[in-house]
Amino acid sequence: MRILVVEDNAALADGISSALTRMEMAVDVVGDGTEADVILRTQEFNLIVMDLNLPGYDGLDILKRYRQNGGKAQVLILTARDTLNDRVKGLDLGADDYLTKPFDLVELEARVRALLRRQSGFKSPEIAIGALIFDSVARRVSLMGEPLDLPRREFCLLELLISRAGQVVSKEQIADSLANFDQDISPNAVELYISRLRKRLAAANISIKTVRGLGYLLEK
Amino acid sequence: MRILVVEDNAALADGISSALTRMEMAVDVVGDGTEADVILRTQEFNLIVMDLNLPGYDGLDILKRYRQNGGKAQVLILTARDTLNDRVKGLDLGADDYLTKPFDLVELEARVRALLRRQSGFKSPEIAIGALIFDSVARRVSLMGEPLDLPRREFCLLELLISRAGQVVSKEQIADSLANFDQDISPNAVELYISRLRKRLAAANISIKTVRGLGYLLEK
DNA sequence: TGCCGGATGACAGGTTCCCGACAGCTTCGG
DNA sequence: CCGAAGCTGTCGGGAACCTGTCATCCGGCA
Repeated sequence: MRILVVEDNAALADGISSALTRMEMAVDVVGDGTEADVILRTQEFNLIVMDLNLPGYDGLDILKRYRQNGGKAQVLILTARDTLNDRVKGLDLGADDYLTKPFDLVELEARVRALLRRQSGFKSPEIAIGALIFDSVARRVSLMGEPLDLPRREFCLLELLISRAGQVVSKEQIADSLANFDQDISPNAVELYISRLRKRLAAANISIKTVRGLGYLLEK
Repeated sequence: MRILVVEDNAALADGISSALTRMEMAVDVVGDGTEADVILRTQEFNLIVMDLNLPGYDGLDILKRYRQNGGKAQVLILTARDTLNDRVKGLDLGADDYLTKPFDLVELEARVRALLRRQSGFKSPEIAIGALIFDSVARRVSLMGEPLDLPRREFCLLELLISRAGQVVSKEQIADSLANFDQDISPNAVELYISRLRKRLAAANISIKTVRGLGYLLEK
């Protein structure tokens, strides 16, 4: 799950970032509106956490443009307690939830979880594929009844493959969805995650198929 | 995926065409409005990339007529940065996105991808020919219920034949549509792809007919 | 029958993928 | 603050597979 945090207050951005990282998300942070605007045109995220009070830029503008361009990510707005008006406008312009500052990080986590659940269209939080059970809410995996501890990268990869089960997911898509922008992921690395994940899933007879030249595929 | 590019500037048309071809699309290019008008009446596309500034013809007129006739493809319009008015009119008349010149080809690719994804959400992308089911979005083919893994070249060839099912496709057209700009494809190579594809499809009793001297034909 | 376009087997690169080995990094317990 | 354990990603050899040329064969047509 990729999340973009748009927040100019470095300390707050840091706190949010680490809270979300703890939830096994791939988090990118930008501190000003112009940058956010550019990034939102070129990259995809599952969720955007945006402060409306950006210096020299209106968060609502960014949101509006994002939606006009067809952006489909969930958007969670952060706003000061007294700017109620902003909240209303934000929801009009396509935000999905808001949080008034100051807020507790635990509260943020809960909202994020809720939004992601809503987005993913997972009817029940648990998805079973063969002997594999993937719980998108608790972010737990179990295999043949045994809990399975996955390293972050493998967990994210599995999540991506499951959310697109039955479809081919390209190596590039995988790399994009696992990366934050300070670190690129080589195609070779993707192959490696696949290899490691396969090894773990082999016991339950679940296989990730290679589609040469296109990517990988987890059968439904 | 079939794409029509309407662009009079040959250099630009070429660049766009090869960028899209690299994305494994079947691309047709026309350089003037009259021709575009005719083609849009007679053939179907998944996406149309159209420059509004066509010599002696208004792209907006073409777009308007296309929508009036029930054309449902996604439309991406290209326009100079200063003609804001055109952009607005374009969106009013049924364009789905616009891009201001000059633009980066990477940007174009992203927009195209987004539009095609959006489109596929509304339509079933699956095409069935006999026991063959072809899903161009998921890039999957199945034959008598069994998934069929096709090498890239054969997949593209099949996609082309299917998109022109019932029509004769010349060897030259095939070569053009499969070629990346780095290397040309010999007629003999085309024969070979046909041969290989036939072998795979034989089991389902689907045949590619040879029309001597003209090309090949996939019956509807 | 001879010609010519097309079909196809064989084969030689070339590309893509897999995965073992290894080293840098992070985390965590003491 | 140190060391152990686990995570992450690079490297590279080898396997599997794809691609396109050559050569040969086939079959329609004059």
